[in-house]
Order: sequence, then C-alpha cells, then structure tokens
Amino acid sequence: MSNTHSFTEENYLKAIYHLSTGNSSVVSTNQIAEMTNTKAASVTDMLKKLSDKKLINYIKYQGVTLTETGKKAAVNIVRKHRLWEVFLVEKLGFKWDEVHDIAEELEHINSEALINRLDDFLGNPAADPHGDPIPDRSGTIHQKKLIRISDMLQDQSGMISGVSEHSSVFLKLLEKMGLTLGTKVMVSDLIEFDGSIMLVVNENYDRTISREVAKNILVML
Amino acid sequence: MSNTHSFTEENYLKAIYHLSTGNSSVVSTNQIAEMTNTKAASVTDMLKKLSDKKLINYIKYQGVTLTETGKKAAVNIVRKHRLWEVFLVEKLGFKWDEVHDIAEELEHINSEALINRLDDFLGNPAADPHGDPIPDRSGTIHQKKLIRISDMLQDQSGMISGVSEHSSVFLKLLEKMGLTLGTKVMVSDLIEFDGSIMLVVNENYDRTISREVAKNILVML
DNA sequence: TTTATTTTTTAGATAACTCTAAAAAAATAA
DNA sequence: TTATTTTTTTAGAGTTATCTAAAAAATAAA
Repeated sequence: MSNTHSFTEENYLKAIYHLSTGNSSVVSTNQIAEMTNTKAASVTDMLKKLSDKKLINYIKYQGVTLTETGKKAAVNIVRKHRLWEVFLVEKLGFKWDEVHDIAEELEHINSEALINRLDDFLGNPAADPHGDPIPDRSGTIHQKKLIRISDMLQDQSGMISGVSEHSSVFLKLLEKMGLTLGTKVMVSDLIEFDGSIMLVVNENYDRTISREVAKNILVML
Repeated sequence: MSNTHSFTEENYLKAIYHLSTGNSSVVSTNQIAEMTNTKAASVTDMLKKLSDKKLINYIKYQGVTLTETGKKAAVNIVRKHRLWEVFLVEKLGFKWDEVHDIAEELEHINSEALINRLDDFLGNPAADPHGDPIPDRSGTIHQKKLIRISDMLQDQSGMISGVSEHSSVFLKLLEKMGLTLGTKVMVSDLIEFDGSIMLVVNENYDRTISREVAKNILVML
C-alpha cells in the first residue's frame, strides 16, 4: 500500500479515473490531454510510463483503462481531495466555490497517517462540500442514488445533495439562488417553451431555473 | 507578494535561511549541499538561478546571503511549516516528534488565504510544538529570549520553552524524561566530572541530563 | 612562499516531463 | 471502397534539477 507516485503521475491517474467514471470506461488520449491541459503527444509518453508501471491497461490507438492498482491509487487521491475540501469549508470557513484549487494541491500530500487522522478529525464525513462521496480508507465509495432536477417529474420533491458542475460561476449562482446542499425543492412547473423548471424551495418561495442549470443539480428523492 | 517559486527553489531558500540564522550570515556551497542532500555542483547551479532571480546575493567562491526578497520568501515558508506543525499536533493529535516530515510537504502549499485562515483557526499561535517562533503574516518574528540549560547557573530556574535539536530520537527522549515544553526546571547540581546537570523538575522530582542534552534544551528564565 | 588540501565551479550527461512537427493508424464521408 | 479528416503516435528537442569527473580558486600547512 501507499505506493508513492510522482505528482504528475497522480494527476494523470486522477484524470483517467474521472473520465472513466463519467462516460465509457475506456478513455482516449485526447480526452486526457484536454483534462490535464497538455498535448496529446505528452499524454502518449505518460501512458507508456503508467503502463510499464502496471497502473493502466494501454493498447496503442485504443485508449486506456485503469488497472486495479491504478484505480486504488486514483481513488486514494480523490479521497484526499475531498477530505481536504471538507476541512477547508468546515474548519477554515472557505466557501464551496473557493476550495477546489487549494485541494488540488493538498491532495498530493503523502501520508496515510495524516489523511486518516484528518478523516477522524472531520468526523468521517460521507461527502464533500459539493455532495461528492468520500471514499473510505479501504477505497470503498458509498454513493447515494441521486437524480438530476431535469429528470424530476411534475410535483416530485427531493433534497439537493450534489452538483455535477463544479465551476465557481455555477456554484456562486446556486448560492445566490439559495439552492445549496440540503435545500428541499419541489417541481411545481415544467415549462414547455424552453425546458426551464419552476421550483418551490423549502416549501417557501419560488425559483425558476434553466434546463442547463437543472441538469447540474442532483437531488435525493 | 506571493511570488511563486518552485518546490526546489523554496527548499534552497529555506536551507540558506536556516544556515544563515544559525552561525555566520554568509552561507557556503557545501553547507547548502549538506542541508539539502545534494552535491555541491548541483548547489552551484541553483545558486546561479536564485541569483538571477535576485533572491540571493551570490559571488563566486564567496558564499551567499539572502536578499530582502529572498528572506521574505524563506520566512514565509518557515511560517507555513510551523503553522502546519501546530495544526498536526493540536488538532490532529500527532506527537511533536512525528510532524516534521509531513510539515515539510505541507509548507509548499501555495495559498495566502489558506495559511492566514489556518493561522486564525489555530488561534494565531506564537510558537510551534518545538517552541520555535511563528512569523506573523507580515514576516515579523517575535523571538523570546531563551538560554540553554547548559548555560544556566546553580540554583537558577526557568521554564522549558524550546529545543535546538529536532530529531525524533531526541524529542522522544525528552518526552520520556518528562522534559517537554512548559515544564519548570531548576538546576540543583552542576556535576564537574562530566558536565552533566541535575535538575529538579516541576519542583517535584529529579532528573540528571548529559551536557549534550542540556545544550539542546532552551529555557525562559 | 611554495606546496598540499579543501572548496567551489565548470563540463558533460542523465531523468522526468513537456513541446512542435511529421508520420501512421483509425474513423468518417463521399 | 477509396478519399478525407481526425486521432494517436513517433521523432527530435527544450527545461528543470540532478549527477560524476575534472579544472580552478581559495585556504591551510610546511
């Protein structure tokens, strides 16, 4: 355990992990290049290296998948990232749209003891400030079943429990509209004209959100 | 402010800083090589680079000093290192001999906001778990005047407030002997034979320490 | 004040990661 | 199914930080 990889290797593993959970499990060179802000040629080099280290399954021209070892490493980085985000918000008072870049640095700190103690200090949280699940120390992810507001039916209600878009602009918008985690919403109207959705928030006031926004808010029914 | 330097540059600046506060203010290539675990040739290369960036004053064959800019950068790293050490001990429950290596990584995290919030979260501590002063956000260091136990006189008493040796072996020894920070000691005997010193600890029990140990414990009178 | 020793610097190489430009393979369109 | 476009890989090169071996400068000793 706790095999140590370079800063850069970790970022590639993380990128592949996120890309492979999102859509298909096989990830392309170009996708990785875009996510890591590098050029495809650089990615190819790194893929060879990661493949030599048995962290990914790589066949030329055919994309990559993570091996079990690679997946464990990636999940561990995600765990660290999300725990640090909780720390930044819960303990240091950062807002949920401010923590990503700092956690991006902190996630590479290498100490099993540190991260497990941090986990305990934070009360073993199940999710980060954006609702994303935090893998436990064995690497298991307990993902609650969430659906997009855009997939809700008329009169259905649920509690906002996650977002699928993490940009600062988007998070600030939600903040301003009062649509933060834990908020209760009920679909009062599905507007045919442009697909926008009218909500009753906390059984109290109305909010209309565009379909684009609705797609990126996740609720638990 | 907050000019960003590479991980490696930061380590060199820190090494030069620590070396120049210790003894003479001019630091030699070999001293730096030893402290950074590199070879003299590598140090020379880096010195040229740091000199080009106006972080150090460097004249071939004559050693280096930090410029004002370089000193500020170094002090900031020291500030970060010591604040993280406080966090690790006070909040996460690490022992004082366990935190150095982790803080060595954390000190390179780059965020003014993070470190200032951390400072507040910790209650703006004046010293780290080893008694070393924590520079404030302007870079000012409020160093209390401390003397070594080995320089104390017969019957003099004081409170342990720092150590000048940070190795885990040494710190564990102090722990075992009950000579941790905040402990009150009184010199009851100066043993001529080998220079060892007999102490009364917390007006309660006796401890005899070697001259070598006494040299590395700092007290406030 | 020469000679010997130590310290520091230069020269030349290597490893990790990146790039651009060109070639090769795969996917898409005519 | 051939031609075109897109994707991916190779080739060659640059950057940062490191090293060893040899040369140059500074220091210490005879």
